[in-house]
Amino acid sequence: MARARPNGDPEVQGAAESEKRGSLVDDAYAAMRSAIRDASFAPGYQASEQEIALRLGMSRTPVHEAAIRLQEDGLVRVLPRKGILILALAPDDMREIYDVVIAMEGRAAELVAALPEAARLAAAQTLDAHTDAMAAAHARGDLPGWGLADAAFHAALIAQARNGRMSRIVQAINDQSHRARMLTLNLRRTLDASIAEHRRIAEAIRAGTADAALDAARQHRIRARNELLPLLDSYGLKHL
Amino acid sequence: MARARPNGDPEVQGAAESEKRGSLVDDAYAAMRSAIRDASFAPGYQASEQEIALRLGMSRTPVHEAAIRLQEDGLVRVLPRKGILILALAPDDMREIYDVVIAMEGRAAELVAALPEAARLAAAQTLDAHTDAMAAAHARGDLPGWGLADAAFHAALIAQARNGRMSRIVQAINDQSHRARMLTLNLRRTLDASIAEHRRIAEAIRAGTADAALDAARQHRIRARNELLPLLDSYGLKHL
DNA sequence: GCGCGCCATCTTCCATGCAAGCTTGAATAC
DNA sequence: GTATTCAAGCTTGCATGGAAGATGGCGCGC
Repeated sequence: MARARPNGDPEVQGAAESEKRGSLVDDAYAAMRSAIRDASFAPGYQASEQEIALRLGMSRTPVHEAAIRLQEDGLVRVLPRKGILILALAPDDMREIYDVVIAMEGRAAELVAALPEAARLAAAQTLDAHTDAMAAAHARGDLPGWGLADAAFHAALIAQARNGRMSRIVQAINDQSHRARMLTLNLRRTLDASIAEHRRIAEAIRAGTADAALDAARQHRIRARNELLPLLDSYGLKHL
Repeated sequence: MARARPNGDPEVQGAAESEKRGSLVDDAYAAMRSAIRDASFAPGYQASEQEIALRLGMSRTPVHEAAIRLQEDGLVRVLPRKGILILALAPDDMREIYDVVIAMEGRAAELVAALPEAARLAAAQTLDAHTDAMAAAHARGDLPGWGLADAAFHAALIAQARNGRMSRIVQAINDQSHRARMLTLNLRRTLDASIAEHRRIAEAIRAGTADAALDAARQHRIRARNELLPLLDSYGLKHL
């Protein structure tokens, strides 16, 4: 295998061939991250750096450094002298995650609603477009499409707040809960309520009423949390 | 230098000898982190990994891995083939940081106020104790002591919310803004207002009125932000 | 059969070597 | 004197080897 060229060796299959132009560490990070996101690396799985390195056609060093970053992101845990453990999410983790999201999106909505009128209107329009996409997906029974549009709405809300730190935090949190969201998408019953709440958030932003936007965004996530957490418990889902 | 023993070689001085029991990477991380916090590594300073490794009596590898973690924390930037750059904070960064803190502490206060009565009362008592310490420090003109007690109050507020992710996020944010806080401590004029607002937060928690606690915590940080940001601008502090 | 201890093996941790890229400064052409 | 080129020295990226620690199985004592 010696001397793996950056772009060579297409025979290495497995998890997520990423053809980024960056360093090998970035490649390893992206590959492992997406492998975890789509559950190619199942939670609870304990991988060895050697094995992953082999699979990605590089040496142990970049894999090790990528693992450090993933650990900082809360996706894995590197156990000294034991290997890389893919973290599972317990219901209590979902509670933590929701609280962070409630706080961040609430503030984000408030900030966006306090923008100058032109920016506000543009933001509201973008948000409404995503909500339209959700409604359309719902109408044709396209659950994955609904989930995608929903994610786009929330991503846009955060992005409009123009706060890099908030974006990074929410992104990390979303990475952690991605698998759980995919799983629970099928359990959700109140798609209509979500759409209505999205409209309310966009409307408050359009009107420039910051406190209404804050409240609407908060209540939206709080309701989702109150709907989801009991479901997880009742299904006895101990790890996601 | 060869074969640096973990605990040997006291002649390496400089930044923060940490006698943690962990790995060399942890040592390097802790040492660099505290060196950045107390400005032994000034912002804008560009260090080479080799040099830091020499100073800490270890090889480049653990320093490099610690640098990755610090970069993930937003404290440094590792420039490919150029070295480690200690990040400076612009006023805009302080705006971002305040928004995150406003969001997180608001939610934390709300959560603590929603705790069962016994836990609520204990939390309020802890918070009040810290506020007492602030008042005492203020009375004897002890500005650093005031800052310490203030930090303890806010740390306790977050800790009582029992959300590990929130704690980590706030901790990272505090690391970033630590230097700026030390600097601006002398500029602050409204110490009394802070103390009164702290009382109000604790009181809302004691009473179990979650929305009042949320609002009190938010307004406290919002006021501090509105007081500080113009100061930074007027002093022309471009980087902290 | 059952429990205990030891060893083989597998794992990461860290040091180091080599190569590649960026920067700087000197030397040369004009 | 000025501009341009190129080389030398610096830096990190990545691979690899040796060492130490953890784990599981195997054999031995009972």
